Amino acid sequence: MPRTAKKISQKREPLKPERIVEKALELIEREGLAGFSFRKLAGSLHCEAMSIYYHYPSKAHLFDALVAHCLGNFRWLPDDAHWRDALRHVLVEFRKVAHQHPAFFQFLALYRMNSREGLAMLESIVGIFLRAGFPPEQSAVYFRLLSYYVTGAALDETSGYAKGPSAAEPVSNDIVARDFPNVASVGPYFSAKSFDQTFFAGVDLLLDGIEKAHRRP
Amino acid sequence: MPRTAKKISQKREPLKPERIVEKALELIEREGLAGFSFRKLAGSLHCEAMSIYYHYPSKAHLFDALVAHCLGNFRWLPDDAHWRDALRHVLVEFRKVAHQHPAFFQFLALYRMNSREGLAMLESIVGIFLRAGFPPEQSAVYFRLLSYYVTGAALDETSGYAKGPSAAEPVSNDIVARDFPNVASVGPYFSAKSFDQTFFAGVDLLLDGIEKAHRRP
DNA sequence: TGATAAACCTTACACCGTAAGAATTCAAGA
DNA sequence: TCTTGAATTCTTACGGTGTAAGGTTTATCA
Repeated sequence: MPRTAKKISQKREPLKPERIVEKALELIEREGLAGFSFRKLAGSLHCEAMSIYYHYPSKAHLFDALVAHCLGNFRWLPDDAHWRDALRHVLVEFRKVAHQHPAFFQFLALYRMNSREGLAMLESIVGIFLRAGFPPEQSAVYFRLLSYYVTGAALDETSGYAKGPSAAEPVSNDIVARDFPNVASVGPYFSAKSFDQTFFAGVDLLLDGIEKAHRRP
Repeated sequence: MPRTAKKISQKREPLKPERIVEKALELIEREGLAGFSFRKLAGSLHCEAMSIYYHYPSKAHLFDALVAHCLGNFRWLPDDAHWRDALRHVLVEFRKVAHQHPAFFQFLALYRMNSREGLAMLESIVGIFLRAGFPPEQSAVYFRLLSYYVTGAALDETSGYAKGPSAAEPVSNDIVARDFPNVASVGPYFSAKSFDQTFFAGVDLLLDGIEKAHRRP
């Protein structure tokens, strides 16, 4: 009895890197970042876990590719756009990535942007400041400060009160209403319906301040 | 031959919850959030992993306690302080937690504040807005927008370009200097020496804007 | 056709959180 | 002091993880 042909060689579809990345992002969004594993990914690719290692030699390498994929679809305003428009546009695009991949964004937010794709993005954004005439130090300060804001915002909108790691024994709404009246009174404005209003209120506060500083340095 | 007395009953020190929490935070800061495990924690407590489960029935429960411990040391300005001072103070305190527990802050930043301790903190901060006369909707908006900023800032300062999950094959400084001139030119201002300047620049931009809106609503 | 390279799989290992239940230690009453 | 029950700690085991090492299949080209 030959020990081969356990399956009748049903012409497996090839395991292309791009397909792995797409399925990985799907899996992460379906099962959460912690629910991801090479074995489950292999399952959804109809292959074995170790086969993935031929294309990505470690989980870190695969996740680099996921980051690159997410950042790759970025759309940029032309270089001659007004710096304020360009910055606002970048903030919106970055936030959009978070909402397209809310679960994966928990990784992206902690990720050091020291891969080629990450650095390419930093390079473009810093360029907006430099072209606008901000000196390097101001460019650095304002770049970072906007990054802080958009990262925190995207993180909270995607993982915060709604979907992050929860308390083991969450406090019920009834108890919130009774013991935390302030929270209860603002609670309605914490829902997704208020996300846009809140997000852009902060963006405009920051850009207003930066613009004022830019006019009289 | 009795099978007991494998160790001569060397009077083990009791396993108090507070000691577990302290050692857990120590371990996380030493080994990183991903490097934490019940077995290692048990090692540093000189007990077995399962003994911890008597005091904390799951990893989630233990981590709730870590969150409570970190938020518990918060110092608040008195209720009659000016709202702007009170808010600024809270932002500084929260950021301080991040710098005291940089590795654990990666968890805290994603944590849904729906435990008692988390809600107690929200309650106090929202109270600052309400007492200052902000209507609930504005309180919610400005509270969230400041939260975004301070979370993003603390996260970047503790886990960002310096210490977060790195690319599998980071781009070297030489290549940054050659291929990413904008990043290279602002790079010096990305170091920890600039953290304070950047952080407070953003804080003041936001508080200035909020104060202006508060004066003419 | 046969050789070589590319792609994929099998097995195994050390680690993880934790369920189940046994063993130990401790506190209080007899 | 001895006993007993409760409080606390430990042992063992299970199914999961990433991945090292090496074998097997498939594709490519002379």
